[in-house]
Amino acid sequence: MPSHTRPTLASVAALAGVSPSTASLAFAGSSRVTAETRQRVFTAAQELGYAGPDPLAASLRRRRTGVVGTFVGERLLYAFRDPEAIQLLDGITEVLSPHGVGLLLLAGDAGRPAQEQLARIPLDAAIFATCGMAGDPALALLQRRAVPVVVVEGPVMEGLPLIDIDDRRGTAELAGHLRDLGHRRVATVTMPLRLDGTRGLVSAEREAAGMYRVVFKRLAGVTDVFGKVPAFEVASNVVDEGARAGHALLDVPADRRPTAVLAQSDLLAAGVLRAAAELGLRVPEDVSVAGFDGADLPWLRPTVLSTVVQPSDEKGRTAARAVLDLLAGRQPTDVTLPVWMRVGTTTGPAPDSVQA
Amino acid sequence: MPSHTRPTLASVAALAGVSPSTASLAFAGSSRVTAETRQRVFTAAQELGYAGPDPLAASLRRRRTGVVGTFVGERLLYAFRDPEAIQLLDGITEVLSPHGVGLLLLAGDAGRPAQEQLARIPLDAAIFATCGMAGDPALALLQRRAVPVVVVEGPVMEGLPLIDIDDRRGTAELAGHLRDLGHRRVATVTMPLRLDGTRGLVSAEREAAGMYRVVFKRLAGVTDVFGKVPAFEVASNVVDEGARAGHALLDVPADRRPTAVLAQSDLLAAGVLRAAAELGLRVPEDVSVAGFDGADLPWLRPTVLSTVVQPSDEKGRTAARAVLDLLAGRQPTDVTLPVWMRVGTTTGPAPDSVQA
DNA sequence: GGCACAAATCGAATCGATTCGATTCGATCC
DNA sequence: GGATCGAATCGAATCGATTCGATTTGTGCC
Repeated sequence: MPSHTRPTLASVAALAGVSPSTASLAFAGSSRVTAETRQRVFTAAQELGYAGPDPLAASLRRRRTGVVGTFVGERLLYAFRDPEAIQLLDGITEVLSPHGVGLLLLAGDAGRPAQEQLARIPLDAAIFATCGMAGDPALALLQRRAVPVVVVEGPVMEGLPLIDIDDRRGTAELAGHLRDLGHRRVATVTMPLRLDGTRGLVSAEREAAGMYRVVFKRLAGVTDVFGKVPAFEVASNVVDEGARAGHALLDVPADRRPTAVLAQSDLLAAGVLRAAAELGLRVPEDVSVAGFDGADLPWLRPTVLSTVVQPSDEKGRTAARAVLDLLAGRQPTDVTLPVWMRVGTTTGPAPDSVQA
Repeated sequence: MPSHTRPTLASVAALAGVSPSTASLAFAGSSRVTAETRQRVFTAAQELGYAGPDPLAASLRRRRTGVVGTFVGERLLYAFRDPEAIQLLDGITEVLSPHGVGLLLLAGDAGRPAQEQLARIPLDAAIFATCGMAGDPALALLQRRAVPVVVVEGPVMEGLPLIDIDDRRGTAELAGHLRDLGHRRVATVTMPLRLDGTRGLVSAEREAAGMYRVVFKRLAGVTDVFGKVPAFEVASNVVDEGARAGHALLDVPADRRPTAVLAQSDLLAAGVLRAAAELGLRVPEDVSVAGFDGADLPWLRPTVLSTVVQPSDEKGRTAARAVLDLLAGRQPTDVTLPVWMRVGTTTGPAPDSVQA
């Protein structure tokens, strides 16, 4: 009868009549141990109800847990709602899973509890995805901890590998497309510059206080083509917020209404589309709408959003590979992935130019 | 100058001139240590570049990692696409986060790598959500490892707390609603009975080989009202699969076409709606469509899906509370949460009965 | 001034494995 | 028959903390 205390490797070894080291080798599947011995160990384990080496103790000894923390923006709920983020996560798991690495989801930019939690949870490495704001305390903590970190579209940090995309060029290309269609009065909808729940037109000082590089890059792409244009910041990257922005921008007299709205994400663009529909505006006849991301939004069909397509899954895979590199002691290089414009059914000639 | 090896609590304690035990207390924020002493320890830590106790070592000692594994069905990607699953996850995090517990996502029903991974990753507890099939090897492994497990809508297992919903009654209620509307020829679209990529009409033997209790419960709800009806099984719970099922069921001569389709999830129902649209069928004039879940699908607007609403977030919170109970040594009780019917715009009188 | 008591600190055991270098034991070779 | 070699196994150190009971120090009281 097995004793009442949980069995340990040592007790199993004792029962099998071998040393703990041999038992350990047996469980590790080392070829340096006889098949017969291995069997004896397994039998003993069975008898004692021992399910294999304790993961914690093993992790401590070999200094590796098999867990990679992934920080996704804002609340987890929002990240889950964002097809782009999901594809990214999927790309990450795709590469990490075969290596037996689990994905620990952490809400980025979170408050105290998350900080504490971060300090207590064993992590081999971390991926800062999208959410990383400049000077994020979580990031600082990880660095002090000497946890390898990979940044995805986050702040540029000395010594941290950065997986980036060419947002600016892509946005500029899309903006150029709109300019070629005759659009002159355009507006843009930006993702949050800070996570303080603010929404509204972006003032110069608000912009100066922004914390997220992605937002700036995509803004710059528009500016490259149109110069400064009205930018409406939303409180978070979800459809409803896009709709609010859409109403704010489009529910004005026609002569002051933008003929094209460039949203910084497809979710926001979808919201703008909804707002347009609610206001009785036809797309693209009355207003053109464009997004960013190009993740598949099946529910938009048959509408095809004009957007900048980014390889989100490849971004995830690249980030995951960078993590594996770090864990293997190799220093990964920074990567900037290409993006490309997809012209859909939501952009068309500017109404003005048609009349002209 | 700090030595080249990573600083440890012991080295910090030595520099501060206290014992390791005191230093430990200091970092734990114990009131049993003088503010002055604590400060001295922190200063020493700073000097050595020590970021706080090693999470792994600490976890080993106190036998707790602060990580709860959550198994979500099939591939992570699909789970991410399912608003219901997402709300569930959100509910879980909502309760767990304040307790400093991180959520480790694991793909349920996965192959070998996931098994290995599971055996190596330190976990305090696990939540088996939706995906749990009867006799899942992952579940068996967790039980052998004596990891506390909470099952959500999974198999009924001796000794494992079960968080369930009243699918059967809810589905029956919805089916009754359709019967009251005069529908006599109905069909149902089921989620996968096994994860082997099969799709098509469910045969008796296929049904007998099914592994997921949820599917049976919802089938039973339909049977309660209509008796056996044609059931089309999809390969996975996504919109596209629902559309395929919709085509298979609806693309037939009108006199053999079901006047109502009950899908086992809103995602599948959305697919059926798309199929109906593609086939030029009006909803609900030509065919009524109903779903299950009631998570908000903003993109369906202005259509409102007739469905059974389940409290997914509350389900998640309940599961998370059960986990906390288990971790605190309390034995949680099984819970069955109520569901309720929501009549939307996708169900209406049966075409036959209108003519009659 | 001596005693009791509380507060602060310390020592040592413990959590449960992994791993490296050393040791044993046959078998092979000359 | 003894030296050599390789395979299998073993011992002991180590990973880095936490925690409990014991010890020291300081304070209040009679």
